[in-house]
Amino acid sequence: MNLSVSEENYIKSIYHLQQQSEIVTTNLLANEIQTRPASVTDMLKKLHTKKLLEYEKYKGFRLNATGNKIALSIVRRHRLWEYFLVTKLGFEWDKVHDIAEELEHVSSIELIEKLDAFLNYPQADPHGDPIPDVNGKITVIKQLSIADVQVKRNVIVSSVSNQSPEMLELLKHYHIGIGTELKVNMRLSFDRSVEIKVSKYAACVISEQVAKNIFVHHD
Amino acid sequence: MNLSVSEENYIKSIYHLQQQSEIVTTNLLANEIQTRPASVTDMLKKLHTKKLLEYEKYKGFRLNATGNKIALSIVRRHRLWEYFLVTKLGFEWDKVHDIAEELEHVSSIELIEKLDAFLNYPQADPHGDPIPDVNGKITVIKQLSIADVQVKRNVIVSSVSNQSPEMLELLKHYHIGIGTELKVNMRLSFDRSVEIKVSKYAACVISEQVAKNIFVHHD
DNA sequence: ACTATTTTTTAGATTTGTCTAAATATTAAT
DNA sequence: ATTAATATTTAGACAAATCTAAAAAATAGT
Repeated sequence: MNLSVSEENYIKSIYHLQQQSEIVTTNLLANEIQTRPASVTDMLKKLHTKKLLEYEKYKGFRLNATGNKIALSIVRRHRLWEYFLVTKLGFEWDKVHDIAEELEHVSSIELIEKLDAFLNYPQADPHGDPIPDVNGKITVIKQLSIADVQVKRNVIVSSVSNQSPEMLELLKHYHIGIGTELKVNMRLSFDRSVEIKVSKYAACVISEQVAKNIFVHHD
Repeated sequence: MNLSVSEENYIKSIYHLQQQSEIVTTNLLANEIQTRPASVTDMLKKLHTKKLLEYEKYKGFRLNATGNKIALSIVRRHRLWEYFLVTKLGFEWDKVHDIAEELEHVSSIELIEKLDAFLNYPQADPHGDPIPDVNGKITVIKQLSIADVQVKRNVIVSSVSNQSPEMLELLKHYHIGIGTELKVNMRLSFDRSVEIKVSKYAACVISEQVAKNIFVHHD
């Protein structure tokens, strides 16, 4: 199936909206994609003709099996590129979305498989979202957050699930990024805040709320 | 300047044709880009309006300074991506052109600068073509071919300037690829053919014609 | 120098993806 | 159960990039 960039963007957006509500509406999608409802209707007809979604006029729509598989392959490409941009090129993980948005439409299947191998088959992107495998299967790995990690164990930051500027500022301040090695010195039982030690820097304390957003893995 | 993929492709093709003949003609470009002369004329008007080329009806055309700079930035992107695909993802260097053709249109400047740094500022792509720097400057590095290299010195293959299937077959047969380490055992003065030793394989002899197409650098 | 051939351009149509404005269907409110 | 409000679709227009067929300009052959 040969899809245009536009078609791929619609499919991806429908997929994302479906994660929240089983059925998607024209206005919701128009808002998501920053376009007019009339344009959405046009594209829906096209995707319906291509048999990528179930669609009845005025009654909403949803991806069928084929559409879903395509959506997953786009999500896969997007997340692999995000992972590449952060871990290999050194981008901040709040800056990679737009670039990955372009890269995800490069169509070579071989490219993505080789990229996946080069990155050593990562399971989640820098935001902690799982990366579907070649067959579109998503392994929902139970992510280990700093809030759960054993004290005195060395861990490596693998992703951060909160993209707010405030969170980013905090992480910058404590020198925490993807790939950063750190140790939990102690956990205070009163509020479950944790004291962590980031490489050579002085130990610092982060709240449970923050700890829950930082995912790590053992080295 | 915000250019469409199509506009970028025209500019790149005009640039390439200009390397061979100072002035480019409509039919030449139509052939290069696999389109109709009428389409070329349409695009020429557009690029002329955008002040990227000198163009007089029926008299041919050529990129002006602005157009040239843009062309060089596209060439830069293309060659950096080719280098990435071969050296990092392990593609054969005869397979990367089409993929780089897509990647080169991803527009982030920061992406290319970070990619360049990640690749350690390569000077030539896997075909031996020089990579323009950020300012569009091309450093024509005098490439060292196997035909020129001193005997008994270890060298590493950096690029191959002949992309024919025959050449590729030959190189595969002798286990030569980008990054391969080899040594010139001897050079026969009769026909300047050279005996080379590729890592653990038995020594083999290649003609001067072949040797001239394989560029190397000292380790 | 004149005609024939080739090259280039114009005119007008087509496709893709978008838009506005109007029409139609659905849902909510009394 | 009507009417009002909202959501969705249709109809028709538009821009970008392409095309075909025909016209115009340049070049080549004798």
